[in-house]
Amino acid sequence: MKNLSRVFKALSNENRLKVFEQIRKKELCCKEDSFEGCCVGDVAERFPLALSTISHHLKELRSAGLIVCEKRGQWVYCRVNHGILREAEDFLKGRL
Amino acid sequence: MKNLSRVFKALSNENRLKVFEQIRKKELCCKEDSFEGCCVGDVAERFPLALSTISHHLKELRSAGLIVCEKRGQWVYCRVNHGILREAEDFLKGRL
DNA sequence: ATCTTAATTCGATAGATGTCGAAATAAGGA
DNA sequence: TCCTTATTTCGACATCTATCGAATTAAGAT
Repeated sequence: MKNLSRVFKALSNENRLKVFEQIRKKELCCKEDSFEGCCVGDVAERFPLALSTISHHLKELRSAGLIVCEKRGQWVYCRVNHGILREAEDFLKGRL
Repeated sequence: MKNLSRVFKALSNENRLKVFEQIRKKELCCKEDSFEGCCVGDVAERFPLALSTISHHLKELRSAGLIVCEKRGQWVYCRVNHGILREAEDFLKGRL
């Protein structure tokens, strides 16, 4: 229950929700070419928010388990963790 | 997107999530006998929280659209709004 | 070694949130 | 009318959150 509320909290801020959607959208549209993730700068490009704020939102998404990040060179790539999405979905369906 | 983040925000507090679950559980187990809802006192019984706090959480759930409330006599009965649950579920599935 | 680029961390701050107990409102019963 | 019960609203307060810009860390490139 606590974990679930953490997931929902991570999605409870409008900007953070958009950040998450951005990562998911990119992942979806680049599925074919062995997508290795979306780097922080790419995510930040569309938002009227300081980079440090985006970084903070990504940290929240990460610690809620909604995304997974991996450093490659000087970039950090983020991907969606679909498992946890399914768990949240199951909760909403009433299968707890 | 804003509405969605409101729904998630309403579920983002652990106690509020439990309150919601309580209403849903009761609704589920009383489905047969023309369930008219769960009154505020019933919800509050299980929680180590002041009644005023429960009332506040119910207000949040209501204004996010997660529950519907109706006054009958001196009691207020709450029921789950399943439509909005389905919307949130669709979002998690990626069908936006 | 120094410079640049990517990202995180830090410190500050305004504003939101969760919680309580007390007071107010509303409905019913004696 | 007065009392009781159910619920909401109010005022206060401590804590958490979103945001910024500046400083820091890390990796490459020159």
